[in-house]
Amino acid sequence: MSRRNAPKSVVKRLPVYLRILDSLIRRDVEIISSRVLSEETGFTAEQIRKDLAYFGAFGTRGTGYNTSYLREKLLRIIGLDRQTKIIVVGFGHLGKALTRYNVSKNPYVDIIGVFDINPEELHTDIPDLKIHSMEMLPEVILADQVKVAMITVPADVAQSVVDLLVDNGVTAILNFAPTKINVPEHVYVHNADLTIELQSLIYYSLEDEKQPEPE
Amino acid sequence: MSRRNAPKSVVKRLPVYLRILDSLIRRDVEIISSRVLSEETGFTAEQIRKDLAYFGAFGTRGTGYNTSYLREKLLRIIGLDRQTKIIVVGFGHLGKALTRYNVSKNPYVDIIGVFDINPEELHTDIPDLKIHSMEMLPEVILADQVKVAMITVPADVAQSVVDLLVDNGVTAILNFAPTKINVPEHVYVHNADLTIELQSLIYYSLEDEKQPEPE
DNA sequence: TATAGTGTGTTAAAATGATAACAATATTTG
DNA sequence: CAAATATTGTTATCATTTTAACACACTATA
Repeated sequence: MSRRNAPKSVVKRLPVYLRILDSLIRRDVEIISSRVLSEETGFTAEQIRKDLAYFGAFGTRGTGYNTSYLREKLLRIIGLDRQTKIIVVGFGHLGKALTRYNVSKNPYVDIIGVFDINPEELHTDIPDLKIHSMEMLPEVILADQVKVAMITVPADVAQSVVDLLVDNGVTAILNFAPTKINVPEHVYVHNADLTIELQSLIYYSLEDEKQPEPE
Repeated sequence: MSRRNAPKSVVKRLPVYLRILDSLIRRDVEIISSRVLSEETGFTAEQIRKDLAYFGAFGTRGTGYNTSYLREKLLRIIGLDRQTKIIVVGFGHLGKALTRYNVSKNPYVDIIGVFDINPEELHTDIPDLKIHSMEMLPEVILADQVKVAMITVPADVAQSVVDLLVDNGVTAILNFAPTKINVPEHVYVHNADLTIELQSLIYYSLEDEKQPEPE
């Protein structure tokens, strides 16, 4: 089960498959075909089969996929077979919303702490959540061997926060700050810049051709 | 200046260029080369030139791009030359965070209203923001000819909300609900499922090869 | 006003990703 | 138990996207 050579586009679809499987298992569905999976996910059946083929052969020809078995395999492939420890840096409104959302809806991750420059001014109703000052960052990361971080800090401090994270062993960052950040080769950054998503969406809201310019 | 044939991947980079140009103009930089733009954005210079070429020729050979001129062109291409009217459906923590963020940081859009099933229980410190009940949706959309919506509602009601939006003329939807939604051909949906982003990130946090299974 | 230098725009090649076709294998049915 | 049906896994084809190459245009300078 090699993980190395799967395209990014494939990896981004795996959690979608996982979610559908979770839902099917809750409904006591035991066998599922790629065609039905296709209807549930919106991806084509061919694409689903090819995506899974990057990691192995998990189905039975003529029958389909066992939902529980495929789920187990996907969990292992994605790396969710053990709960992943995560930190959130920046506990403004977005950081708070993301934290709350994942604590309640994402059983595969464990947000072990959040960080902010002035933790004493903040409070939260999220149970068991610790709000740390930035000075505590290295200590907490090292203690729990945290590899994954979400950052929702202002653009002008994003790079310094990222440097701090990387220095202490973080290898994957979900960046909500509206700025490009530089990291070493071995660190993976995914930019989730919501302003940019919204702006590129506006492009598609304008139907058909623009008028040629008056010049 | 045709807009029809530009790939999605290109369209998603345009707002990044725009942001960098805004920043350059604030610093009184008047001319910029694709190479310097490359350093600022993280995309290659070749890619930037090719991206722009989908829409026209905006630079001067031997010199570079005039920042203000290119900004104007990009605004027009993306459709940000007039402020875009937007609504947000679902005013939970995520909806609130997104609304606040765009009101304060995204001058190109105008969030004209937010909707929630129980608006009377909600309150906000965002100035000039109206919280409507869901019943008001058609009226508000039609009155302001709204084409763009963000939805942050629970998964189980997402499809019905989307149907309502589409029926009233919305043509572009930024979907934060963790579910697939079906829309007619002419409507564009961008899924911004933050759980999925996070889970696919975890894949990359595990360095190198997984152990082969004991089997 | 020719020449060297710089940097765009366009065309060509390579890489990546998606779609389609089909052979292999299981299940069901008469 | 043979034939028909269903569905995977794999290989081949096609489309898209990125990278590279280079001709063309402008600027500065002597």
